Amino acid sequence: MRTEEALTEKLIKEKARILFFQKGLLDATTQEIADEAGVNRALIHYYFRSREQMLETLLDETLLEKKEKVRSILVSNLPFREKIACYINALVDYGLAYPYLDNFIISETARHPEKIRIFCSRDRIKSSDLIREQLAEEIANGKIANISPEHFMVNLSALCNYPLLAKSVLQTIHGMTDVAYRKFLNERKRVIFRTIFNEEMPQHLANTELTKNRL
Amino acid sequence: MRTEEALTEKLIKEKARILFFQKGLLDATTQEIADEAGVNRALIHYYFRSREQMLETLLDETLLEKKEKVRSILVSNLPFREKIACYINALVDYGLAYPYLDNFIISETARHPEKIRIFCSRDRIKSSDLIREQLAEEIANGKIANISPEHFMVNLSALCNYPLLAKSVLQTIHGMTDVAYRKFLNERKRVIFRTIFNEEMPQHLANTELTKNRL
DNA sequence: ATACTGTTTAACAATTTTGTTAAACATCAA
DNA sequence: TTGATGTTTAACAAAATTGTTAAACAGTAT
Repeated sequence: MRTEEALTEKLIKEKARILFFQKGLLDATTQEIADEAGVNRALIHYYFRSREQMLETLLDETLLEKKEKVRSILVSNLPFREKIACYINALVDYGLAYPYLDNFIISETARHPEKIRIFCSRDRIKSSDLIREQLAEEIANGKIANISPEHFMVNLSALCNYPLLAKSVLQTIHGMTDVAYRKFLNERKRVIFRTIFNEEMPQHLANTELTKNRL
Repeated sequence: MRTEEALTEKLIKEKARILFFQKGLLDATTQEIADEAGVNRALIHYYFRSREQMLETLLDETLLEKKEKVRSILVSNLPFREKIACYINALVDYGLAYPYLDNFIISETARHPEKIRIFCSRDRIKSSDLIREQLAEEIANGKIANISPEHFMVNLSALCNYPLLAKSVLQTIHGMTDVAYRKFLNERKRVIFRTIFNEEMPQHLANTELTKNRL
């Protein structure tokens, strides 16, 4: 049945995503994935041929989704600071959903350097190029200290992504519950803006839902 | 022979470190480790009983080494900005030697949450507590925008560690050779200081070797 | 030389994990 | 009902990986 087929396939992908990118079990076995989805392990091979291919599909789809989300913000014609605020919100929010996605890619590319091209192939334009002019303008106007677009974007990614990657460690060191950690990450959105611009994030941008509507 | 014993054991640990923490092959097999060291695989069991126990030893030793390096800077009585400059230099330099150490811990703790305690057990004092007073003073004097010690330290770790973790991806996106990437990371030391303090890193602190001598 | 110690090796056993296959099952159309 | 199609399952085979063991080896002291 067509609808059922789509359902099972989707179910497997969804549960695999949770294991890989949410729980960080980057070497989850086909059995574990099948268990999580409550289906027979052979179905993974039925739908995806091999564990390898399932992973490729999964990464491709997930990355595309994230990149589109993020890219649309950078190419928008919002004023620079609003744009960056949106970017921070999107990155942190996406990271809250799939904290281990970046970690997964880092591990995969270390193991299989030849696959880096696959992950990066879709990005014909470097994200640092998308903010080059606006950043230059900001610097020229003395609104921000001199910095290259590359370092600026690395700073931004680092500040947003690292606390998500290091979740378990940070949570333990500071003795935070899951709720407290989520709160900490939401605080961070404003902290990051302040760190980058040395200035308070405008109140009307501080709420994710609102910023979404601005696009 | 006593000296030989020490040699082989050390050799295995050294090569395992390279595989795990330098090359990022976080699921390297005992065979791969043995090959890298040019010894028989059974020796790993002879010296460490199991792969598991070797890993534990390795992590314990490596982390202790790094933490001591880093801790000594934070407890020193250097002026705040010099202290942070040293900290940045140390973190980036250590990361250049073992770029995947953090990534490894992140993956391990995701897989075995019960082990987090082990990794964190030695830290009786949170690093954020070590800079609390100095940071408060800095803020009181209006030398830096208001920020909690926790967020300050997370910012610092993020800015230093993330580019090391994401090495392969960043290198590919920006088409950098290994040499270029190393240069980029050294530039970053000053970029990070500027991002944190919104002010140039003093020239005399910019060189790692010099900062080492100041302790 | 010989016996003793600790080190290293090859061969083996046990386990885990992936991938395959044939049969059972369900749904739908003729 | 029967047959065709696609889905799901259990059972099996193959490969990879860890851990064990007995024997070979090297050096040292007696």
